Amino acid sequence: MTSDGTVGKALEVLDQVAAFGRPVRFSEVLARSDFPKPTLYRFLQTLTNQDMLAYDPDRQTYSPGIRLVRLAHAAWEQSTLAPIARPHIDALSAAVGETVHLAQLDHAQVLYIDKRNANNPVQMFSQAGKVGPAYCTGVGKVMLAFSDPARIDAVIDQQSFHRFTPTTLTDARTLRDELTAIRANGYGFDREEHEPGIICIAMPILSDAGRVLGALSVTSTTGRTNLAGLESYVPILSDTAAAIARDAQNWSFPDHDTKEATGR
Amino acid sequence: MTSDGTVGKALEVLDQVAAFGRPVRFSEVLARSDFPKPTLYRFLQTLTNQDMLAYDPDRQTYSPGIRLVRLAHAAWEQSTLAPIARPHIDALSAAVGETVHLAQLDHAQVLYIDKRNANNPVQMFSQAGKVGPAYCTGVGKVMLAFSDPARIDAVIDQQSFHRFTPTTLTDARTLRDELTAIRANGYGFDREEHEPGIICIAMPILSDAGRVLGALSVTSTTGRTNLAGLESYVPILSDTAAAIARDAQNWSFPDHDTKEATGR
DNA sequence: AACTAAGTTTCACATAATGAAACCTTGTTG
DNA sequence: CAACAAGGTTTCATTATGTGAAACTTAGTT
Repeated sequence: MTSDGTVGKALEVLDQVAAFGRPVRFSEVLARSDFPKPTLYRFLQTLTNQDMLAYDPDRQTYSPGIRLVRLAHAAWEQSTLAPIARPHIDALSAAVGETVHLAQLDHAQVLYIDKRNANNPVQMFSQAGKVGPAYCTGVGKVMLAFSDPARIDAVIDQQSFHRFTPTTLTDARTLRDELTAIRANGYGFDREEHEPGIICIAMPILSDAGRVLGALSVTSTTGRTNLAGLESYVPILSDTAAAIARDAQNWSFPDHDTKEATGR
Repeated sequence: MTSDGTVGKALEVLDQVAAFGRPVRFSEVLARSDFPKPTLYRFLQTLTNQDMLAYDPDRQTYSPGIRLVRLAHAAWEQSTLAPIARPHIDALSAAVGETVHLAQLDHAQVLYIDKRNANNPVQMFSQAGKVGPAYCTGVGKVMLAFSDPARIDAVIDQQSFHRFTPTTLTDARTLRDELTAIRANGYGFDREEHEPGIICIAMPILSDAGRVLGALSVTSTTGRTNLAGLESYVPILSDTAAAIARDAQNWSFPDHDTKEATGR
């Protein structure tokens, strides 16, 4: 499980480079890696050849490569809720005039899939692709709350419970209590748990079978509204989530009746 | 070069799956693949284990996986012009009130890196991560025009010259003439060459050394303006391109102040 | 029940990955 | 400017891994 052969190891290296969040030198990766020098060196070479990494010869640094951007576009269109949810999110965003997020759970983290700013629409990877902690975001807690117990345990196990603000939930117990409350309620809040002044209301997107497909949230600031204000969005949020879930289940790719006029 | 060992082969499979543009069954991939059945099978398993592919057990289909979205975010922030160009593009978009694109050349294709929609948005094919043809887009031709001769030859060699509209350039000769004209001019147009009714003006982003870093474009419709109208944007486009190039060359990552996990 | 196509597993064999050691190359120091 | 590091690259015998023909197991016909 730790390793899917050579390919798994290479991808581990790729992740390690990406994890730095900035271009890195060979020796820096080496210091954090379990691989011996020549092995790591060969992986970096291979990944660079393959455009999975980009190498800057001047600075002698590696960073995640452009091929990933191409591949991710395909992933985003085929393996996420984003394309299905798009019209619904547009409508929601227009209706509430606040920032809207669409997220999915990826292992123990929240992965933001799409976003609408009230003002400037559609900025894809600028937000989408970003990951955040599950335990202190509205979407994270809501998705967790409706996951099956085994999953909840696994995810909670991996949380670091870093205190971002005074209201951050900082241990498993309080988080579990919060999850129970969310389950009872049907939706959840972020009470400035991640960033001071930032609050949100989050709604799970559930399949008919009750499986968590993702989550929606409407974010605002304490200067503009409060939790009670956000709560007034519950009906539209719940309708939107239901609509997305319905579409997701009826959706199958344009099998043969392809229009695809928009070329490549 | 064809193959970087096992890792290269696995990534080839990943590309093949992504190329379908929709979830695919094992046998479909097999039909297009040179790999023998069990080999391909194992690659798909490995990639799925690694979340580079997602497997839908109901439909028995593979599609590009969610891990790619995470990785691409890192790539987008570190290996593209997008983060540097962002404020400049915001300003440009606000100033001209039309759709603005930022693109880079990826092999023989145009890769859209970022985009700003106009206030009155035109529905179009482009998005960050999406690829387009180099020979019939403003950004593509402009980037090509300022590339070195060897590169131009290589890229032209790989173009398919599909006729999208009546004005599409459909052979290497006319394209080369157009590139010469663009080089003389300093910028280029898309004269409804890709989509009817869609025109644009494109400006290369060049380093001091004259290397092509990317390209910018302002897109509109024949209903709203014409080429002469777009040409009035030349000064602001050229200033913006210069500003981006300058920032790109002075850019170095926040070296030591690591404040990880501030994710949104 | 008999057939078929798609998907999965096995296993002897060949290839490709491995990493200790040696080797460059560039920048630093006495 | 010789001697030294430190970071980066190459070599090569050893071993682990990947390979794919064939056999097998479903699931879906007719």
